[in-house]
Order: sequence, then structure tokens, then C-alpha cells
Amino acid sequence: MSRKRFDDMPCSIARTLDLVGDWWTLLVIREAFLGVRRFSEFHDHLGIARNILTDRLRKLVAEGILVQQPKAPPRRGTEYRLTEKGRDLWSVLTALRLWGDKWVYGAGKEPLIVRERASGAAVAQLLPADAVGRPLDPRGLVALPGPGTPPEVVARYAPKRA
Amino acid sequence: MSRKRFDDMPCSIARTLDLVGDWWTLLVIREAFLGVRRFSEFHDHLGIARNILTDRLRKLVAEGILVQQPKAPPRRGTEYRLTEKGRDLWSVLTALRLWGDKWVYGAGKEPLIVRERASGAAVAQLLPADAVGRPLDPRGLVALPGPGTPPEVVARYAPKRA
DNA sequence: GCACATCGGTTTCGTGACGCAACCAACTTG
DNA sequence: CAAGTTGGTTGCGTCACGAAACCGATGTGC
Repeated sequence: MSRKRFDDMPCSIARTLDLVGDWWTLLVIREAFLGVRRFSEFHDHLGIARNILTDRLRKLVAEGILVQQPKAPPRRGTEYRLTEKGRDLWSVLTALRLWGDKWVYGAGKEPLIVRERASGAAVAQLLPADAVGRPLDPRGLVALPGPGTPPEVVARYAPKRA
Repeated sequence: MSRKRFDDMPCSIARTLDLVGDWWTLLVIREAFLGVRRFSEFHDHLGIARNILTDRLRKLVAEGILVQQPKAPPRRGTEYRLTEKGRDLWSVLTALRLWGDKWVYGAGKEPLIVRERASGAAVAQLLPADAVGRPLDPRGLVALPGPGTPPEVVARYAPKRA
């Protein structure tokens, strides 16, 4: 009677949450983005229980989001680094951060700012764009079933009477 | 000895996760984005236990992410609708969805597609932009502490020796 | 007028995920 | 050789969650 798994749902959101959606995983990944590499650093920064951290790091390595490597011979210990798959979670973390900046902290009280080095401009929003980077109008977007959705699920969202 | 709370961490990501980061909440919000309004619809679509759904809806209403309204007199029951605060989670859901599309399903097998009505172009990425919508170079971004970060936290990320 | 369905829950109970703290082994340093 | 650092494992207790039964208020069929 474990936690309900989402891995059978035909939904990218649910499947992603199934991999990184527990309480600690995204914070571990956040630390990795901030340059943390070692078990003890994750532990000290997050205050996570050691057995839970062990479990999360192992799962993230198994999923290919982190890689674990022994350090070069003069240094002892191992280090955990983000893979491309892990670095691709940048948008997820940024979306969460921007929402919290706005709705939890409020303008001017952000704990972390991300700037473009060259211009000094801070990242303030994430804009939807097509595959070649052309921005899309957020107000004109419609959702529709893709090739991965079984017909019975499509039917659930159909209007009851046209 | 409950779950560790994140509400004391100086981090927008942690604070946001504290509000919407459990297993079901973001899926409830996803359903709300797809037009679901009623308790029984959330229950049927998600397969969530009723007591858990009750709890999640109540918390979301308490946080101002959903509003609960009795339906207009001819219809019985109540309905749950997203507030602006809730609709602002669109980027979070989209970021999760795009990651899952890419790393779980793969191109051409997405369960859900979001298109711009006018052009038919699908949302394929989220691009960082500044406050006025000017796109920023993802490779040239640097993170630095904002006004909300206490000095002792800043020190943890400082290089050990310059 | 009365049985019955629907909606939106509440209650009870059992399991497992998680927090905490103690312990541990390998390796380095003084 | 003793002590510290790193990267864990082990026990134990609690609480969050899942499943299913129950429940009251509001319609609805006849």
C-alpha cells in the first residue's frame, strides 16, 4: 500500500513528478546547480537525513540525472555532477523560483537572483516559445491530446454536451 | 517528527515546494488548468483517495491558489477555480511537462500538446527573459544572493579559498 | 411521499516513507 | 597510532497517505 505511483498515467507532468517530485529531490538538484558536489555538502546545506540523502542520490544516479565519480587521486571521496538530463531541469527550478519570488517573498525580497553576466539583466519570467525560439502568445494557447494519450482519457475531457 | 518543513529556508524553490510540492497537489492544479471544477471529477480523473483530495483542496483554497464557490442555484455542489496565483503556476507545470516530453516519452510521443491557436505552433521550450520580455542568453547566466539571503548562507557557497 | 442516486465529504484502519541518532569502515592527517 | 573526514548503514518511532466504509444534504423518479 505504498504511495500511488504516477508512472502509468499518460502525462508528462505526472511522470516527471514520479522521478523528481518528492520533498527532497528538487532541492538536491538545486544544490547541484549551485555547485555542490559532495555528500557532506548536500547534507550540511539541506539538513536532510543521511539515509534519505543516500537514497535520493542513488535514485538520481540510477535515473541518469546525476553521475557519481570518484575524485581525482589526490582528493578523496566521490562527487556527484549533473548530467545533461539533470541540467535540463533548469526550467523547472526556475519556474518554481520565480513563482516563489512573486507569491511568497514579493518583489525586492528574493533570496536568489539570476542575472545575465553581460547585461546584468535578471531573469524575471519564462516565455513559451516554439521549437526555433519564436515567442508564443500565452493568451492564445490551447491544449489538445498528443499521440501518447489513449482515447478513453481524451473522452474524459470532452464537453458533456457539445 | 513530521516531514521536515521548508518554510524556514531562504529559497523560493523550497518555499514553493512547501506549498505545492507534494505528490498530488500539482496534479490537482493540472486538472484545474484542463477545466476540472468539481470534487468528483478530480477524484475520478486522478484516482486520488477522497480524504487526501479533501485535504489538498482545502489547503489550496487556504493558500489562495484555488477558490471554492457554490454553483449558481439551479446546479448543486461547489466548484473549485484557479485564482491568478494559481494560474501563475502555468510555467511550473509547463516546465515539468516539457521535461517529461523530452526525457520520459521522447519526441513524437507526447501525451499532451499545447499550441498557439493562431499559428498552430506548439510550445516547445521556455525561454528566460528579463522583466520586459527581452530574451536572455541561458549560457551567460550567473546566480547570486538577493536581498532575502542571510549572510551566513551566502558564506556557505563562497569558494573555500579564493 | 418515499425510495434512491449524487455530491462532497468524514472516519477508521493499516502500511510505508521519512526524521533522528547511533554506529561503522576506509582513508588521511597530526 | 589516535583522531578526524567522508560516505555511508541500521534501528526505531511517528506521521502521511491509500483503501474502503459510512454519512448527511440535496435533488429525482414514480
